[in-house]
Order: sequence, then structure tokens, then C-alpha cells
Amino acid sequence: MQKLLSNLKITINENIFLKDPESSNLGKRIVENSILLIDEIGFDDFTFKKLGAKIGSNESSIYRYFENKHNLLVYLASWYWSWTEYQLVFAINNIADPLKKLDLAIEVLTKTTTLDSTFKHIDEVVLKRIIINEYSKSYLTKQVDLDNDEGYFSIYKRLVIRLKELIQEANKDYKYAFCLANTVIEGSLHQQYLKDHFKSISGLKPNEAPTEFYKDLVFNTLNISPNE
Amino acid sequence: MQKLLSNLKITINENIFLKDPESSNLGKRIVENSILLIDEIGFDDFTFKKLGAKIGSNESSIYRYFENKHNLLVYLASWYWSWTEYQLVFAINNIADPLKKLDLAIEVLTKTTTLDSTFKHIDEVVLKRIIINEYSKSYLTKQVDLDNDEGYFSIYKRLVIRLKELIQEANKDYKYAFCLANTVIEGSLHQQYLKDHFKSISGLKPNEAPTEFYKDLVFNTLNISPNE
DNA sequence: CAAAACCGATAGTAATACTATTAAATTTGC
DNA sequence: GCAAATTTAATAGTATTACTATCGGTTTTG
Repeated sequence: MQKLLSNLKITINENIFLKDPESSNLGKRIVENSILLIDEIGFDDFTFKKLGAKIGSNESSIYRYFENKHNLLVYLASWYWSWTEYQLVFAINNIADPLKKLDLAIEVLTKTTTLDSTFKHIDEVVLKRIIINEYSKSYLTKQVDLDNDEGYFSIYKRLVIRLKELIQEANKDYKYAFCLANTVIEGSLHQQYLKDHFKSISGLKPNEAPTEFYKDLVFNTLNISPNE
Repeated sequence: MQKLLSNLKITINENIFLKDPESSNLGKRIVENSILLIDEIGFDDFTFKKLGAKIGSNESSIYRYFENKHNLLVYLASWYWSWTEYQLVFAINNIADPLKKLDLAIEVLTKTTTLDSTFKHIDEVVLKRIIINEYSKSYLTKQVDLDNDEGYFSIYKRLVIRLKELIQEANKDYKYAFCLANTVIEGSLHQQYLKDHFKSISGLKPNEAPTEFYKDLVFNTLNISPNE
């Protein structure tokens, strides 16, 4: 993974930021430390003032990169989903068997994230935790339709479409490919949240990923088996 | 439904409120109108000051019922899940066949809510919309573990456990009953959100409920069929 | 009918979510 | 290598939020 992606720059929709945070040292510090600070105190208590204090910079400087903290969250989420999309594409690259492809896709989308140091200023493990804890807040807003029109969620939607196509390739007669694709992608985040905070109803052990559950779910639903 | 539930009072954990809103006229107006106002302007922009203005009362009076708007949301959610639990229990009452019970349970948990006038001061259709749009925010917080210890989510958890038991009754060998139960209950809300705001990836038509998708999903996964 | 509880009004606080201005520091383009 | 352009940090300021405290007047209740 590291090698394959080492020259990769993740491209984010320009509407999301005012100035590209990848274009300067300050921008990178904003992204790097916003991930750490949101993880530490939660998105609700996170402010640009606190972030400024953390990186030895000023509130007003951060406002030149992002209109508000909501857009910063959208940026981080886009980054995460783009990174996930790359992992998915590379995982199924050169694989012909549709069932194997689907199997690998589910693996990428539902596994727990472990160390990856492809990008020096982004800690993917912490970012994943933010996505689990905060991603819903990026779209559960009154402006969601406007944000959607601006393309804020296009990477996420592209990922769902990819999975839906893999599902259709695996079983052309299945009627609910989109619903199932959404179930796997969003549901996987939810299952991981439950594991950490609602143990009594979670069904996952502390270090268990929901991968086996989703593989079983998808392949039984599609009435196919991925084993060669 | 109306008849069966007409004498029903929904009981909410006393830790959630400071003074029981069911115990006074003002309390009922707070609940009734908070539902309408949150639906109108969204939970993020909702304040007790605005609610006070809407019901011709004072901010400080509302604070005597709920510590803050977060707890009010938890209250509304508890009410919703309790109401759903009653619908579930009555739907499967006196039914012996485990498959039929599971089938009915999925129906109750995934259908779109339509008019119900069992409770005069609560509009269940609007409340359902709030649950779809805002429920996650009640637990995606830094204090979730403390809130959980206070029993804020016990009704929801009880509902998940009920569905998990129905799943186990239908297929004793299935290994992921809890994961599947959570998938249906939380996933159903998410699918309905997507239908309204992410049409291009939703897979549901404007007036379609995800019920058929979930029935197909559950019964294929459990390798059983509910048709007699 | 007195005590207790409740409610509405007002006032006040610290923090949030910004916007505007300015001056110093840094980068860049020739 | 220097002037112009850009970027950044600092300060100040605003409206709103999320409360808390206090205090009468009203209503409820025992």
C-alpha cells in the first residue's frame, strides 16, 4: 500500500476550502492538528480559536483556509473517503473474478484502520476515528442540499456507486444494490461506533472488525459464495 | 393501533429531565413545540430562547424542565423509541411463528411513519423526521459514555435486544444477530435520509420505504423464508 | 388559607462564530 | 537582489449562544 500510493496527492473539491491547505505549511498544520484536536475534544467543542492556540497561529488565519469548522469537517471527510477509494481501487486492480473483487472491496471498506504512513501530516488511524464519531454531522444539517449541490459529498457518493457496481457485477438480478452498498459503507462505521460505546448491543468483540458480518451478509443476500 | 394504545403513557427515564414535561401544561407545550421547531430550523440552530418565543414562555422556564437542548433531544428520541417498541410488541403479540414475528417486526421498524393521533400533543410524523435527521447527534458526543451510564439510551438498547432475540428465534445458528439487528434499526433511518437528500445513491423511490430491502436482506441472510 | 411550587422577567457571564483592519513577515517575479 | 504581492499574526469588535441567578407574582396543594 505504502509504495503504491507514495506519489499520490489526494484531490479535494475546491469549493470546500477558501485556500488549499496542501499549498502551504500553515495549511498542513491546520489539517494535521485539526484531526488531533477534534479527536481529543470532539467536533462540537472544537473551535478555530482553540486550533489556533494549538498550532501557534491565529484564529483569523485559519478562517482564510476554511469558511467555518463545518467545511473543515467536510474537507477531512472528503480526504478520508478519497483515501479509502484509492485503497479500494488498488485492492481490486487486475482481479477478474467479480466475487473476489466484491470480497476484497468489503474487506477494504469494513476493516479497522491500522498504521499507514503514506502521508506525513495526516494520521489515518485518528482520522478514521473522527469519521466514525463525527462523519454524520457533516451531512445532518439544514444546508445539506446546498452543500450537496456544491459537490461536497461527491467523493463519498462515487465510492458508494463503485460498491454498488461491484454488487451488480456479482449478481445482476439483485434489486437493491444501492441500498446494500450504503448499508455496508455507512453501517460499518456505525458498527464500529457501537463496539466502543454500546458494548451491550454491539455483537463485536473489542478488537473485532465487522468484516465477517458484512461478507456473510452480502454473499448470503446475493446468494453467491466467494470461496474458490 | 389507536385503540390498543389509547390508554398508554410512555415512560421516560427520569434522569433525562429535571421536571417531567408530561406533568404540566407548559411541559407539554415544550415537547409539542420543540418537535415542530427542531423540524423547522434544525437541531443545531434550535435554542431554548427561540422555543420560549414560540410558546409565549421564557427561556428560564424551559431550563427548569431540561438541563439543556441535548437532553431534550434525548427525551424526544426516548419517546420515539418507546412508541416504536409498543408498536412492535403489539404487532407480534399472539403470533407464534418466529418467521412471521420477525417479518412483522421488520415491517414496524422500517416502514415510513404515517398519521397517528394517539397522543394529542405529539406529531409522530414530524417526530420521525427529527429522528431521521437528528438522532445520531444524541449519542455522537464526548459525554456518550456518561449519558449511557445514566440510562439515556436504555429504551433504544432494549429495542435492539428485542429484534436480536427475534432474529435468534428465527435462526438459532446465525452468528451475527446483534450486528444484523443494529443494521436494520439504524440502517433504516439512514436509508430514509438518503432518499430525501442523496437521491443519486439512494435506491429508494420518493415514497418507497426500505422495508422490502430489509426483509430480503434478513431472510436471505438467515437462509429462511417468511412465506407460509 | 398558608406554604410551597411554579412561572415569567430581567440581568448578567463566558464562550462562540465570526468580520474587519492593520502591520509585520514572507514569498515571488523580474 | 529588490519591489510588489501575498500571507500571516494580532487586535478589536459584534451578535448570538448557553447558560446561571435572582426576584416578584401567580397558581397549586395540603
